[in-house]
Amino acid sequence: MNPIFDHQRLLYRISRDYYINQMTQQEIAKRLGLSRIKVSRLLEQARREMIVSITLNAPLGLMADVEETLEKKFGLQEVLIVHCENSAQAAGLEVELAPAAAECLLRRITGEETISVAMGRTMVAVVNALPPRSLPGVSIVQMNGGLGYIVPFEQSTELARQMAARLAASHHLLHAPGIAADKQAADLFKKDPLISSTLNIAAHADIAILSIGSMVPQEKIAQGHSPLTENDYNDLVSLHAVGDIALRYINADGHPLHTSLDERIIGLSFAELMAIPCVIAVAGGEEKHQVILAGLKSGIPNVLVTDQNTAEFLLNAGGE
Amino acid sequence: MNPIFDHQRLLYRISRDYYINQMTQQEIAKRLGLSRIKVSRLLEQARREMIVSITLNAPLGLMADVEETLEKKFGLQEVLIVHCENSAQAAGLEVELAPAAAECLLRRITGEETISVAMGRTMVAVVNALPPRSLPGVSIVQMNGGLGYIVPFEQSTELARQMAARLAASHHLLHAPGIAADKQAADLFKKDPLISSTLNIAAHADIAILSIGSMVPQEKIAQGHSPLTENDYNDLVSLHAVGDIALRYINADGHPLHTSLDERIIGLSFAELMAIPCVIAVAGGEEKHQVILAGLKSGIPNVLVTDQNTAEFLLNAGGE
DNA sequence: TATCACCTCGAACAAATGATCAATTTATGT
DNA sequence: ACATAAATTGATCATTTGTTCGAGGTGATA
Repeated sequence: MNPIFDHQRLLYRISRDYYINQMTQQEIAKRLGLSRIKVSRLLEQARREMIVSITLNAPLGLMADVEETLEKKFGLQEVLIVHCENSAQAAGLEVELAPAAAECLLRRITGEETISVAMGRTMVAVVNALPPRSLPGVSIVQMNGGLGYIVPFEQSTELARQMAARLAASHHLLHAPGIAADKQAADLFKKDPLISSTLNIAAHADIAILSIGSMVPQEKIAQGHSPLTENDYNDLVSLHAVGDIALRYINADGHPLHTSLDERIIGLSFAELMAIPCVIAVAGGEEKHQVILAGLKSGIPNVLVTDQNTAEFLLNAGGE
Repeated sequence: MNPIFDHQRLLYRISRDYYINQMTQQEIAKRLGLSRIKVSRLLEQARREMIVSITLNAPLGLMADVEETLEKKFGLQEVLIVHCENSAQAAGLEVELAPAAAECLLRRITGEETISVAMGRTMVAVVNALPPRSLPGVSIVQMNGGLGYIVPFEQSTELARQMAARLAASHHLLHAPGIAADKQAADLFKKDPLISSTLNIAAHADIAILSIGSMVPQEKIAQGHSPLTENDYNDLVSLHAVGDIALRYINADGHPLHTSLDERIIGLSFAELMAIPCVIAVAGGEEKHQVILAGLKSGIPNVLVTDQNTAEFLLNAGGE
C-alpha cells in the first residue's frame, strides 16, 4: 500500500465527512487525530485535485452562461435574459421583460431607498408587473418630465404615481414637460423650486429604472407623432445618434450628444444618470440592438434586462 | 415569466457566484441587492433543491462506503480497509495491513502522547512499516509482558524498543512475562514498582495499538507451542472463547472471560483497555473473522484496520 | 374586517473557516 | 556531514458563515 494512496484515501475520507456528512472541520480533526487547520488544508487540496466536484444544475431555459459573459463584457452587476416568445418585435416584448425587471427591482429594495423612474411603454409594463407591497420608507421619483404629444404629459406623472401606489411608497412628481419648447422655457422650469428639488432627489436616488430607446423613423417626426422637431432629428442624425437613455441621446460609442435638444430636456443629465449606483435598464427587440449596445457602452446601466436575441447580439458585438 | 422561474434563476445565480466564482455571501448580497443572511438562506435552499450537487470522486480501489457502514455499525472512529492480495490466509497478511496501520497511527500522533503497544507478528509488521520520525515528546509503553515460549520473552520488549527508536521517542518497557506461572507469581510481578508504574502509564495512554488473536488449534497447545496450558485451553473452550485482545480472552459477544489464566496475565485489564480513548486494532484473515467481530462487540477498539474479506464478513455479520 | 396562525425578515450573536506569520522540519546539493 | 532552500506545521487573528430571536407582515378563516 503506497503512501500516496493513503493520502488519497484520507482526502476522500475528509471530503466525505465534510461535504456529505456535514461534519465540521473540528469534528473531523478530532476523529482522525489531525489539527483543525490541517483538515482545512486537506479539504482545499481535495477540491484542487477534483476529489470534490461541485456541479450546478441549471433550471431549463436559463442562459446563465450568456448572462455571466455579458456581465463581464460590459462590467454589469447583473444581466437577466428573458426567453421571450416573439422577441423579434418590440411590440409586446416589454410585457415579457417586465416581470423579470419587476422581480429584480423588488429584490433590490430593502425598504429605505429612493428610486428614480423613467417613462414609456416599458416602464408602464414594469409597474403593472409589480406586486403590491407595503414600503412606506421608499420614495419613487420621476426623473423626466412627461412627453404628451398626443395624450397630456401627465401620463408620465401618472406612471410614477401608480408605481408609488403599488409599493405604498411616497412619491416626488415632476409637473413639467420632458422637452421644453426652447432653452429659456427649460431653464424656467428648472428654476421652479419644486421641479428643481425633485430633480435633485432623482439625481441622488439609490436605484433608477429606465429603458433604452431607438431612433424613431423620420416619418413619425414629420407627422408630429414625436416630441422631437425635424431640426432635432436632423441634428441627431448628423451626429450619428443611435437612440436615447432617459431622453439623453447617444452615439454608437455610448457618448452623449450635445444638441439644442439636449438643453431643452427637463430631466436627469447624462452625468447624473451615470452617478446613480444602480441603474436598471429594461430593453429588448431587434430594432434596439444597436442602441442597447451603445447604452451599455455609455456605462450608465448597471443591470440589464433583455431578451435572448438581443443577448446573443450583444455577445457577438464588437468588444466593450 | 412566472415567479418560481425567477426564484430558480436567483438560486442558480447565487449558487454559481458562491460555489464556482468563489464570491463571499456578502459580495453576492451587495451585487444582487439582498441581505447577506438571505443569500445564506437561498444557498441552503439551492442545496436542498439539488441545484447545487456535490459529488466525490473516490480513488480507485477504495471501499469508502463499506468503511463508513462499519464505522456506524460498530461505533468506530475509523475503519481502514486494505485491498490485500491474498487475504484468505493470515500468513503475510499483517505485512499488507501494517502500512495503513502505520499511517493511521502516525497521523494521530501530534508529538506529546503516550502510546501503548501490544506484541505479536502484526505489531512487528507495523513497527517495520513506520517511517523514521523525530518525536521526542512521545512515549512508547509496552502493555503486555513478553510471550517467549520458544524465543525469550524479551522479543516483545525489543519490539517496543524498536518502535521507540523509529520515532525517536522515549519508552517504558515491561520486563516481565506476559503470562506468569500462577496467580502468586503474577501478583509478585505486579507489585514490582517498575512494572506497576509501567502498567499504570500504559493504562493511561492516549493511543493503544494492538491486534486481535484467534484461538490456536489444540495440537499447538499439546505440543507446547503456546503459552497456554491445556487446562487454560479447556477452560476457555468451555466458556466458548473465540480469541483474545491483548491476551484478554472474550466470547462471541465480546464479553471478557474470567478464568485462572486471566489472573496470571501481566498486562492491561479489559477495563483498562476499554478506557483508552483511541485503541487501534489491526487484524484480518479468514480464521480471525469471528474474533474480530467479537472484538468489535467488546467495545475496546476505536479504529479497525483490516482486509476487504474481513470487512465484507463484518458487513454481513449479525448486528452490533 | 378582525383575528390568528404562519412565514419571512434582519439584527445580534456564536461558531466555523480561512489567512498570515514565525518556527521548525524535511529535502537537496555540496 | 553540513549548510541552505523549500515545505510543513500550528498559533493567532480576521473574516465568513450559521443560528437564534423578536418584530413585523401575509394570508386564511370566520
